[in-house]
Amino acid sequence: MADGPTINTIAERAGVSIASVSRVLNGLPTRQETVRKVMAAADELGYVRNAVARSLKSRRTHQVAFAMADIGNPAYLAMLREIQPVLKAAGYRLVLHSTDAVVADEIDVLHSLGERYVDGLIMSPLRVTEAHLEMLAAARAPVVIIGSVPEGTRVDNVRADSRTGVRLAVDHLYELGRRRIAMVNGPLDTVPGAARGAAYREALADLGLPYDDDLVQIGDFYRRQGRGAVADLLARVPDVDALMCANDLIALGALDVLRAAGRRVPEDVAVVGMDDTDLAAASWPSLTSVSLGSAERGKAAAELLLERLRGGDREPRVVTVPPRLSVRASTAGAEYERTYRARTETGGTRTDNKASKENEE
Amino acid sequence: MADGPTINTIAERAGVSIASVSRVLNGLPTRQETVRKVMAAADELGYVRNAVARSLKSRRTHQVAFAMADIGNPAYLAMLREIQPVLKAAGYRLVLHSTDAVVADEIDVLHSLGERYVDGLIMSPLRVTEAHLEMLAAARAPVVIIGSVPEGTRVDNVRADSRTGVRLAVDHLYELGRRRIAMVNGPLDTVPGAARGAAYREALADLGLPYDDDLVQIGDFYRRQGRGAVADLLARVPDVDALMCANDLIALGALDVLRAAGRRVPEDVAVVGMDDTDLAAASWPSLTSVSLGSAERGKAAAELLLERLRGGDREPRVVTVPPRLSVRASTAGAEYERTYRARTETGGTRTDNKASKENEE
DNA sequence: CCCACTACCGTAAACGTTTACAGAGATCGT
DNA sequence: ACGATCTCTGTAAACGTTTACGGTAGTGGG
Repeated sequence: MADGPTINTIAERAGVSIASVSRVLNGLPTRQETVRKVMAAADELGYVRNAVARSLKSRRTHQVAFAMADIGNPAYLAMLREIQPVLKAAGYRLVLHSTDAVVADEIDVLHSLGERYVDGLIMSPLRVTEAHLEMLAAARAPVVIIGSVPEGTRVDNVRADSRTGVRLAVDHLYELGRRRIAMVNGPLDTVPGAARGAAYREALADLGLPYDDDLVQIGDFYRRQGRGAVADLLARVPDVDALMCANDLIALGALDVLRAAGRRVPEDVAVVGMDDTDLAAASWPSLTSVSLGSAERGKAAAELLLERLRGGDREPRVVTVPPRLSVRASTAGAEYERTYRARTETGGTRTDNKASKENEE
Repeated sequence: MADGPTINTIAERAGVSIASVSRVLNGLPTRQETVRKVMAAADELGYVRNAVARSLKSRRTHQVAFAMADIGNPAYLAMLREIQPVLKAAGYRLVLHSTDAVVADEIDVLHSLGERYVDGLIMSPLRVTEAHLEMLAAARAPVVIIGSVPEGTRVDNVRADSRTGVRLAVDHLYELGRRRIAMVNGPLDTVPGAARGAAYREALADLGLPYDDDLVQIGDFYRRQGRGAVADLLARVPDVDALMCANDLIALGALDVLRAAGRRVPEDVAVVGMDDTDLAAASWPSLTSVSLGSAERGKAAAELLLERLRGGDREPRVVTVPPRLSVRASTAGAEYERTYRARTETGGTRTDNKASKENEE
C-alpha cells in the first residue's frame, strides 16, 4: 500500500514529460511511439488517476449529493433507487445524506455545497423554512428540490400532487358506494399533512358529501398511531365505511385494528393508503394505495440536475408528477386478490419487483 | 455563483498571509488580533473551505464508499440504515455504489479505490471470485467485506451465520410439533442458497428426521417463485406441515398460495422466512423470520472500517453476527397476533420502527 | 537554401490548501 | 546591554493533475 505511482513516476519511467503522460492518458493527439511507452509504463506500475487532484484542477468532482429526511422511509428509498442508476449512467457518484428532518442538518448540507465536494445536490426537505430559501438563493452549486417550494423560488423543483392523489382515492371510494369516508391524517403542521387534509375536504365537497369533524382523526405518520387513531374513530363513528389514510403505515395499523374488531375489509370498511410502498403490496389484504410517484420524482430530479450540470444556465423548471391509484384488495375485495394477484408477481404494482434479488450468504 | 473566496482572498482582505489564514481556520495558536481580523474577513466573504484542495494536501477525503449488490434489496437497505449514522457521527460522508451483483462492476469499484476519492470501502458481494480476491489483496485503501471470504484472506470481514439461522428455524418448527418440514430454497449455486440448503439437511439429521428429496423445492429468491414453488410442493407432498423459506419474499409467496388453497397458517402449515425484513412484520399473518442481522452486520462493518481508518495496522478481523429468530403469527398463531402484536408498535420486531417518519408533501 | 508550416513535446503555472522553515520582534535573565 | 528564548508571522514548497505557451525538429515549397 506504499505511495502509489503518479504521472511523475510514469514520466520518469517512460522517459517523457508529465505533460505528455497527461496527454496520453486523456487521449489527446500524441505520437504513437510515445503513447506506447506511456501506456506500457502505466500498466507496469498499475497506475490509477488521482480523482482528487483531477477535481482540483478541473473544478468537477463527478459527485452528486442526495439529501433525504429519513433513510428508513420507503418513499425516499424509492427515490434513491431511481436516482442512483441515472447518475451512475452519467458518470456521477452518489453521496448520501440523511438529515433526520432536522432543519439545521439540512441547512448544513446546503452550506457544505460551498466545500465543492459535489457538483450538485438533490434535496427532499420535509418543511421549507426561511433559512432554506436563503441558503438556496446563495447555493454555490445547482440544487434540485423534491417537494414544493414557494412560487418564485429560483430553483429546479419536482412536485407531487397529493391534492389530486387524495381526490383519486376519495372518488374511488365513492364509486364503490361508500358514503361515510373518514380521514386518518398526520400532523397538520407538516406540508403533507396540511395538503392532504385540505384535499380531503375539497373532494368531499365536490362529491356533495357533508364534511363531518368526527370523521377526521389526527395522529402521526406511524403504524402504532394508525392503530390508536382508528380505534378511536371506530368507537366514535361506528358506521364509518371507508378510511382514507394519509400514508401506508397508518393504513396498515388500520387493517390491524379492523381485523381485531371483526370488521371485514373491504366489505364493512374499505381502506386506502398513500405512497404505495412495498408494504402495500405485501400486506393482507393487499392495500389499495395512492402512489405519489416517489420513483418518478426521483428520476425526474436526477434528470433535471444532470441537465443543469451539462448545460449552462436556463430558467428554473417545475416538474409535477401525477399521482396514480393502485387498486388492490383493501377496496376491491378478495375476488381481486384471488384472480388478479394470483396471476402477477407482486400483487399488481411494479414497486417491489426489483426487491431482494438474492440474499447475501 | 461567481468564483467563491479562497484563503487568498481572505488573506488580502485581512492584510495577513495565507499561512496565517490557514492557521486561524485550523485553530492553531495565533495572536488574538490576527484571529479576529481573519474571522471577520472570512465571515464577510462567506468563506467555505474547499474540500477538494484540502483532500489533496491531507490525503484524506473523509468519504467512505458502500458497495451493495442491489439497492432494491431490503437486506442491504437495513445495512445502509446502520452504516450511515455511524459514518456520519465520525465525520465521514457516504458514497453509494449499486453493482447489480455484476462481478465486473464490483471489480471496478475495488479498482477505483486507486483514484483515492474515498478513504475506505465497505462491500457486500454476492459471490466472491478469484478476481475479487486479487483486487482485495492489491486494494489501495482499507476494505471491509460483509459476507464470507475464504479463510486466510487478509481483509476485515463481517459474516452472518445462516447455518445456525436455519437451525434455529427448524428447531422452532420441530418444537411446535412439525415433522414434515419442507425447504423452499433459492439457486444452489449462490452462496446463500448453498449454505441454507446444507444447513437444512444438517438440522433435520440432528433432530432425527429423515431427509426427503420431495420436501426440497428449488427456485429463485422472488415472491413469484415462492408461489410457483409452493404450489408444486403442495401438490407433491400434501401432508407437509411446515415451510422453511430461504427468504421473506419466498415466504410471502407461500402465504399467498396457502391462503388460496384454503390451508390455514399456522394451524395446517407453519411458515418461516429469512432476513426478517420490514415485510415480515407487515404481512398477515405476520411472518416468523430468521434475522441474519443485516443491521448489525452493517454497523459492525462500519465500526471495523472506522477503527482501521483511525488506527494503524492490525491483523484483519472476522466478526460473526449471530442469527435471531423473530417469532410471529405464521408459526405462533393468531393468539400471538392478538396479544403480542396489539401491544407493540411494529408487530414485535425493531426493524421498522424507524420507517416512514412522515411523508413529503 | 531559407522560410513557413506542421507535429510533437517540455516547461511552468495553476487549482486551493497545509506546513516546514526561517525571520522578526518582544521578553527575559544575567 | 546583550544574547537566549519565545511567540508570532510570512515565504515557499508540496499534494497530483491539466493546460497555455513556446521551442525544436522535420517537411515541403519557393
